[in-house]
Amino acid sequence: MSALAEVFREHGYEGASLSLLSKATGLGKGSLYNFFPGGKEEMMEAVLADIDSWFATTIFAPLEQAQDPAAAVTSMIEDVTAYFRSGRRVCLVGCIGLNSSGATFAIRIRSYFARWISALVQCLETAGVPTSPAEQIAEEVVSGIQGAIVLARALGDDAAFLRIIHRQHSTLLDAIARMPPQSA
Amino acid sequence: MSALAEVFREHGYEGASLSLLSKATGLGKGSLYNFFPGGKEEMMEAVLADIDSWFATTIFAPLEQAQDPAAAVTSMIEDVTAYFRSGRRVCLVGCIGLNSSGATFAIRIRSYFARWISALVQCLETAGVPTSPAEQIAEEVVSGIQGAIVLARALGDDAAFLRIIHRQHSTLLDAIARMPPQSA
DNA sequence: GCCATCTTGTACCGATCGGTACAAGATGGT
DNA sequence: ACCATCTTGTACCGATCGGTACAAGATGGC
Repeated sequence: MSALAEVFREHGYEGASLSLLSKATGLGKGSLYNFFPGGKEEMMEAVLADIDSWFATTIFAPLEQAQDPAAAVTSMIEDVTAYFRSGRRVCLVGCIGLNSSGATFAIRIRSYFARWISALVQCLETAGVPTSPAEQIAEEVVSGIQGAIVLARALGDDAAFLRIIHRQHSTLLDAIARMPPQSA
Repeated sequence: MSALAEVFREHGYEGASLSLLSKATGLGKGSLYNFFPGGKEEMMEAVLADIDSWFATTIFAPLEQAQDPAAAVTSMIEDVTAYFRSGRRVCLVGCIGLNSSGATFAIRIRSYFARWISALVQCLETAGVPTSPAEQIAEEVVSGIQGAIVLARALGDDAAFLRIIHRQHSTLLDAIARMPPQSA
């Protein structure tokens, strides 16, 4: 399963040929089509669903139910840094959304980013940050992470990813720290 | 020429088939291979060179030779917003760098971003911003633009692109305004 | 008008694409 | 042990891939 994801990540949807997918999974085409009768499209859909659920439990839910907002955003930053391997690993959802092959998965892509932003907003609001700046900051951070991936990949420079992500982290902590502690 | 670029932008390198390229340009395969004997790779190389030169004259050079840094960054923001069509249009250089097909063009991709950042640093330094924060800000802004494209595309929301870019603009102007005006 | 050069369309190449058919091999309930 | 079901590999399908060959058609210097 994660082998499929890695092929799509590295080669994109069009570039991920069945032979690559077959080789990466160690399964023959027969097996692949047994599990995914819908072919490549269904494989991608399954991979996206897998990613979605991983983010939902690891990233989104903790943010949404955070008791300690500062700790929640710190742990998000850590998880994201580990997940994207400091920018060496690409965000499949963001990637697919860029070219026309992603039109098929538009709803899923949109909801992935929408929920990420809304989870972050919710976390900031828990910390007492008013809605309007919270929305701005959340949007900026999620966008900033995607930008960091693009730039780090292009420059082949992991350190750049870490620097940018660190700055997003500071932005979040500053916003939280500025607010009077709320007793939920 | 720009027709080729648009196909690569929209479908990626792998997804841009010769039939698509042929249809987009109105030229037959024979003509295409007459101009680009190296095939698809040479076409992409030419497109990247074209983009590179456009950015060099329109974006990079004005930043590097800016007399009025504030005006220079403002005009950069305007040009970039127009060029990327408020996030509807994708950054081909950033895109290609994400998946493995971009390995062939790694040097060109790297130098595109490196020069963009260095041009921005130079502009900020002209305004009297010390090197260290200038590098941080430049990196953040270039990365932020890429992130804005990814997010706006994913959400199908031009307004998000404009909001994020506006914030990057403010960051640049703030950094410049904080410094005592320098007489070059 | 003539000829060399440049440009174009069409036909074609082997390879690979995504996808199907199907028979042989595992698997597990009884 | 038996049989139905699930799983797998292989062979194969038409379509399209990137790329080539080449002859007919434009073009322009002279």
